[in-house]
Amino acid sequence: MITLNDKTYTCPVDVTLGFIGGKWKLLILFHLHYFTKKSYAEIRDNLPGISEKMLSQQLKELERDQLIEKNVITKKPYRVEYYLSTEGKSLAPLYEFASEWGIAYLKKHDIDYIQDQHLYK
Amino acid sequence: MITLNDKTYTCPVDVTLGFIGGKWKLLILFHLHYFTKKSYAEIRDNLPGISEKMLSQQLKELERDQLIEKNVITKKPYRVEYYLSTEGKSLAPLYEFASEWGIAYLKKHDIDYIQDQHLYK
DNA sequence: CAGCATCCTATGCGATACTG
DNA sequence: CAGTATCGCATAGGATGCTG
Repeated sequence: MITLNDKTYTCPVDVTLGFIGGKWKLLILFHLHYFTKKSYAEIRDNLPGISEKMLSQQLKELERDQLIEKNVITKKPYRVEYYLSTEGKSLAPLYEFASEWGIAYLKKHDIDYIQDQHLYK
Repeated sequence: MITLNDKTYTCPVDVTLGFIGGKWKLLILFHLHYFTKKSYAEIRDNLPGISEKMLSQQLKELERDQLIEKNVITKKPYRVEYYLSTEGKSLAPLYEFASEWGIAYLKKHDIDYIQDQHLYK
């Protein structure tokens, strides 16, 4: 058993899951990986279906866990940009592979999807 | 948008998450990866904290999604073994990396954990 | 624009007991 | 031994409106 931040994990895989588990975090990390830097609104618009609550919540947790960082560009109007930290970039193999595996799966099963150039390159 | 089994996904990462998302699937896959073949009871005992309901449910879904397969060894007494399918093995980079990243994180932060030889090698 | 507060629902997940 | 059924809770997640 591993104890970390008052939570217990059963193995290292579990620890990693503690950081990127849930419906949105890996998607957010992947998109920041792809676009390098993104405003709040840009992330939101790139993740169809995410609610503002979930987005701000997940961003805050990712920031707390030091996987992403935030710059305040201008105070008025308030503008920010999010980007991956070194720690967040170290997870690149994970979300890159997840993306590639997904693409391969779709191809293998002849499932069409709208190949958005920005999203999937 | 990608439609697959009556569910919609926003990008390939999301598709992959559809197969391995949740609290247990990646752990199950990783353990089967490590131990090659495992009975129901062995998997259960290697995943401290999992309930029988979750285990059987997740195993069924993984089987349905063709990431694992099951052999019935003997009918009486009923004995089975689970193991990764080719498709399940193709996810190896994902759970292997998740494990390595977790280990690296623990080391980096000087967090002790009981290094069970069987579980973590 | 960024992002929190509130309220609400769905469901993931756990505990326990039971069956072939 | 390998599961399934039932129950119930906790929390993940969604919709909407408000604030600096």
